[in-house]
Amino acid sequence: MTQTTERLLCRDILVVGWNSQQMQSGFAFSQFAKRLTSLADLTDSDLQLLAEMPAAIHHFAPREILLRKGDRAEHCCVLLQGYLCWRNGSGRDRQITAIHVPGDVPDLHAMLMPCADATLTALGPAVVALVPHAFFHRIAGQSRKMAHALSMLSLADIGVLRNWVVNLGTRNAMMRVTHLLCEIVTRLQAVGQAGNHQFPSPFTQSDLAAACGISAVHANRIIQDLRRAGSLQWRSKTITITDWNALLRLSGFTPGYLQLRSTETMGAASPREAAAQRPRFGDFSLALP
Amino acid sequence: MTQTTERLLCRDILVVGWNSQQMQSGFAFSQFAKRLTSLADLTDSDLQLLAEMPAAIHHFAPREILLRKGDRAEHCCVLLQGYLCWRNGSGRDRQITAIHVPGDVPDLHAMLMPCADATLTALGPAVVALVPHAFFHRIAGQSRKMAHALSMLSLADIGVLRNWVVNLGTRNAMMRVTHLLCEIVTRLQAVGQAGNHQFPSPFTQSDLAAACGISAVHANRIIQDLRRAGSLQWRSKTITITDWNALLRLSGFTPGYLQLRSTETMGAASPREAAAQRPRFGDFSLALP
DNA sequence: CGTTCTATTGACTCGATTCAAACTAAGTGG
DNA sequence: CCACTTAGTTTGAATCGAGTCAATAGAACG
Repeated sequence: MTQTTERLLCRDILVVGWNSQQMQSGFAFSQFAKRLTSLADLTDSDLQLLAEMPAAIHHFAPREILLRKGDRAEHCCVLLQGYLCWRNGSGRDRQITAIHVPGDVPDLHAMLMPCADATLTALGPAVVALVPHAFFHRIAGQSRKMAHALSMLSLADIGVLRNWVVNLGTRNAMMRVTHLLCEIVTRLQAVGQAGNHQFPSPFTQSDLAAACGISAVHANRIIQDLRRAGSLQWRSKTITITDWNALLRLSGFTPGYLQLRSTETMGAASPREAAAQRPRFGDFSLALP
Repeated sequence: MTQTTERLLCRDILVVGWNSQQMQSGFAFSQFAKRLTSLADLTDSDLQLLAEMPAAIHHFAPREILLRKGDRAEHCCVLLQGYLCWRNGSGRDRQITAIHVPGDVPDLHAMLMPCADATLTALGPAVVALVPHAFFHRIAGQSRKMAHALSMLSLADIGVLRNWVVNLGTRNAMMRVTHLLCEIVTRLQAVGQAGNHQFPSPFTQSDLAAACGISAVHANRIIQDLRRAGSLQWRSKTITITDWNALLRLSGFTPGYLQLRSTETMGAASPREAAAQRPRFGDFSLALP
């Protein structure tokens, strides 16, 4: 697969061009905004800061490596389309420690720890905007709320990781798989995707197994059980959850740990209402002079 | 167990009083400084900021709860002595998702996400300094390096969590237990403890099991295997690693993910040398106006 | 000195892995 | 467009690590 690169500003994507390539990116840029909004209360002027985001758009092939263990980068990967994952250890079936969906910035923490301690790879084809650390640095300085939102984006991973530990430590294979599926759907919905419980699944069953800490064979058997029970369809790189309640019941999934301001679909809902429900606290950023 | 509370400044502990109670705290306060130094390069004037730390010293009994899921606090828990752990889920053997050693601040991230998503409990008796969020806020503002160190302290947990996912996802019971022991020893050494591979172990075998995602019975069998092999002693709430190399071999432990600036014991070593080896990068803080 | 945790041991069961083979889908190049 | 290759999925059988249950022994604590 050819790797194309374009350097442009998000403003350009949004305002100027609308060819298919840029439309795609423009759509995904709004997912990044949605993702930030799902974590923190941002005003329109805060979001306006994102328009100046210098983005070098990269396309990655399935399994392509974005960041190798030990690499140090000057920019972060804003995921626009597809999935990325962190892989730890060596060997073919090394553990997947995190899966990222559009709107995420998997290596945002690299701004403080520039030396990657794992490998970031594409799960299926992925579109990524490379954004210099300096840009986030700058907009964090221009807006307290933006600084807070970016910190949340980085810290939200802690909640997810903690939950993965619970998943691997206490649940059996069926619960692990269904729980992961529920999490992915919920996170996609937070950026306005998978509204009908349907989403692209370019990953293999081995990938699923590597994320759930089970063997590929066993993952396959679980998937088939779910298919036979009518809870799930997985055809032509697309998963459709046909019985969401069954999945919730099987997995014991509760979305609280994702830190989303609204546990409902963020897509169409009003963020303002969600913000009102949650107790406010003073704008604060972790390391803020 | 009685719960005593004293309100004082670290300066007072360090400079003024030296009764047994305060000596204990003074010693442990230095561990907090060591912990920060283990993660980032700090000058003496940076560390001087810590002298003004307002600390309400609390003593907690084994299994006592410091922070319940859903609680929101105004201060962070600086662990001075003993161990704390995050527990997720319900039931007696709910998963332990993190173990903290002296010098850690398990809930530092609560400054940005004040609503706890898990339960923080004491593993054995613990001494904790409650420090207002505002204090960290302030010293982060006074020193870039301190801001960076505090951010690192918070982000270091991500590396540890990622490794726990690997531990639970890919390793068998023997590797999980030995890996956890190696991690604890290494983290204790980073604050000048366990220099001889010996450390207090007030936790039960059930706690160990809950952290490793195995049953208490199986944890017991693993410990006995290690004892019989002469790799380990566990008597009167003290663990002594009698064959460190065996544990390293069994677990495949490598300390890189702990983000310690020196993989050697930090206790007596010169932090300045370690800093020189590591490539420097501009002082930066995640969300810094 | 009894009560209550914690540690230990054995027997049985079961979920999950491993190995191996067959089958399907997806490319790739002549 | 088909033959060939490769990657991924599916299936069965044998095995094993780990869980569960239950009972006992020991330690800690009031």
